[in-house]
Amino acid sequence: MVSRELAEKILSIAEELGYRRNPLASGLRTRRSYTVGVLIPDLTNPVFPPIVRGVERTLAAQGFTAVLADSAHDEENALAILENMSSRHVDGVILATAHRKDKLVEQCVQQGLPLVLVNRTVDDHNISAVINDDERGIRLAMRHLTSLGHRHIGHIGGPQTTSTGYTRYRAFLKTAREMGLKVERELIVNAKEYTEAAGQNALLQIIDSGKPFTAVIAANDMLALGCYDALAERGMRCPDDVSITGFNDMPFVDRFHPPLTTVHIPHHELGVQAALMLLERIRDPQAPAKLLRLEPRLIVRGSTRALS
Amino acid sequence: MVSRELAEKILSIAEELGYRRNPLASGLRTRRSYTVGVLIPDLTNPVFPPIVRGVERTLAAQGFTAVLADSAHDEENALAILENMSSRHVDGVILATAHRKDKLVEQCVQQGLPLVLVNRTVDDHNISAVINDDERGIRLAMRHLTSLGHRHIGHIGGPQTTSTGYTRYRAFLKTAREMGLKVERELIVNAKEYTEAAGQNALLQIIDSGKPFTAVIAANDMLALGCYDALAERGMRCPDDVSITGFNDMPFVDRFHPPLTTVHIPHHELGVQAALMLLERIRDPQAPAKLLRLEPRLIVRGSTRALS
DNA sequence: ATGAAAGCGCTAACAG
DNA sequence: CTGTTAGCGCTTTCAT
Repeated sequence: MVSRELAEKILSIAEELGYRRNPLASGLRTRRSYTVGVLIPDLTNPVFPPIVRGVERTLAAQGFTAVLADSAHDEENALAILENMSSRHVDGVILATAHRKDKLVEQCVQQGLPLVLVNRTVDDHNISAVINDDERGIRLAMRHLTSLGHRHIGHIGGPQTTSTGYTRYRAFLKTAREMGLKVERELIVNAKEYTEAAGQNALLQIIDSGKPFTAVIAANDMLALGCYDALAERGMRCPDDVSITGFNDMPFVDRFHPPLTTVHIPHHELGVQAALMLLERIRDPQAPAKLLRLEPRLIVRGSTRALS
Repeated sequence: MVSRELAEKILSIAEELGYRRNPLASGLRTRRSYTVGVLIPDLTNPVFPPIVRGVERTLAAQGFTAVLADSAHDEENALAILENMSSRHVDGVILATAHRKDKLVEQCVQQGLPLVLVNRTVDDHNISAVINDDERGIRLAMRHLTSLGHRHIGHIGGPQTTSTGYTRYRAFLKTAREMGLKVERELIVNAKEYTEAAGQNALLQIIDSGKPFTAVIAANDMLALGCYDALAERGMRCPDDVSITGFNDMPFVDRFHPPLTTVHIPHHELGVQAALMLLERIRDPQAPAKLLRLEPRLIVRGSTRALS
């Protein structure tokens, strides 16, 4: 045969002459599209863009192309999108939409479609996922607040149907006990959605219970923002009257009033690692599922203060 | 032949039986992939997610799939991405990366690839685009400030290599003249990038020129944010000492301190219309280029105040 | 009007 | 080891 050198030369000359191989045709033959589906519940939520960016850039670096879709939080939508992606023979899928029990995930395993979850995971441990270490995050927030002297700490939990909401809630309970705090049920309310309004309602409910508290750990930044609103509505002040912590470290939370103390999640890295893991999975679909938990860190800003 | 009714029945039964047509194969034959490339300079910039979402959702509604890529503001990157997209036979491309003179755009027209620009456009009027009416936006801001009694108004312009930066700058000049304001050169500085730091430097330069002013129109929200920083650095206050307006109405600017008065751009609609326009263009590639300018509106918040 | 056949561009399997 | 051929799943064209 010809030398590698010559082969390369021929290929490059061919390309200079304007030849480009047709990935559709080659995919038709090889059943490989070098394409990956990325499904997001809401691109407008600022945690997802850095994830998508991480995914897309590392995919591109390996010659893969990202097909993006936004399910708008709608499962019907998501199912249709997944169907479409699989009919287009994506080589694998990255889902950021997971609920603890998830039809989409079932669908994928049933079809044998390589799959990696990002940001959230499912209860089923047999699915590969790249997530944040939420227990660690809650512990960081808790330790920060207790070191500031807070003893009566509330929790605005996220939707318990998501791994993040559930894990953070469980971690709150566990950590509180470990630290010898009395867990006060009136100070814990789980929001139905990760929205500002839901956070506001939840904290209002806690305030109106009459049970005294000096700090609140919110399961995410949007909920924390709602807490700001609730405090304002009841004439209370943050951090003077109550300290608040968030989770995610979305863009601009440092410009809030007060700047939000929150748990930073390495979203971009989440995306990078998810893409890498999926590529691995595509190459070896039989390999056992992996769970990668990235380390969060606490960003202390103005919404928390020592008890005077 | 058979009736339409029967035909549909057969098709639906076939699908129930598990048949799905293979778009790769059909695309190979028809040279249509029902796929559209979407190129974004930086997904992390909050103006783009709603655009992408609008694009993706309306594309999906018409059976098209969005291939997303993030060029990270790098033209080399962008060229490679475009090359990859065209080798994958996307039916068209939506570019949000345009500069007034743009290699990518040239590349597309040269290849005869249907193309629609979104958010920004190029100087060449023969390219279809969906953008904001920037002149209108500046006029709204200007009128607001003058109605508040401001006469000495500065401008932090955006990069003049982008249509947004250039158009807003020209509109500032034009509107100022129309309203009988003296255009004071010391009060106009064009930033090199749409970043907070660039905005800060620009306003610092204006402040340090010594020329008195009571209001500033920034060419976008990030620049406006930089203005906040510059004022703080010089011990001045917004809106007490100087009023500031932004452009874009990014998420959370209402939570800034003070909440930012800004020109709202219908980003989601920009995306929807761009997708629609591209679909049209794909169906009729010979049709003349269209320019669609969507109406902005002014959102008055706390960063502007009447001159006392 | 219906059905058979050719071919999109590529790669895998097959002779030479 | 090299060169040829068949066929991936579809659409379109051409006979019937």
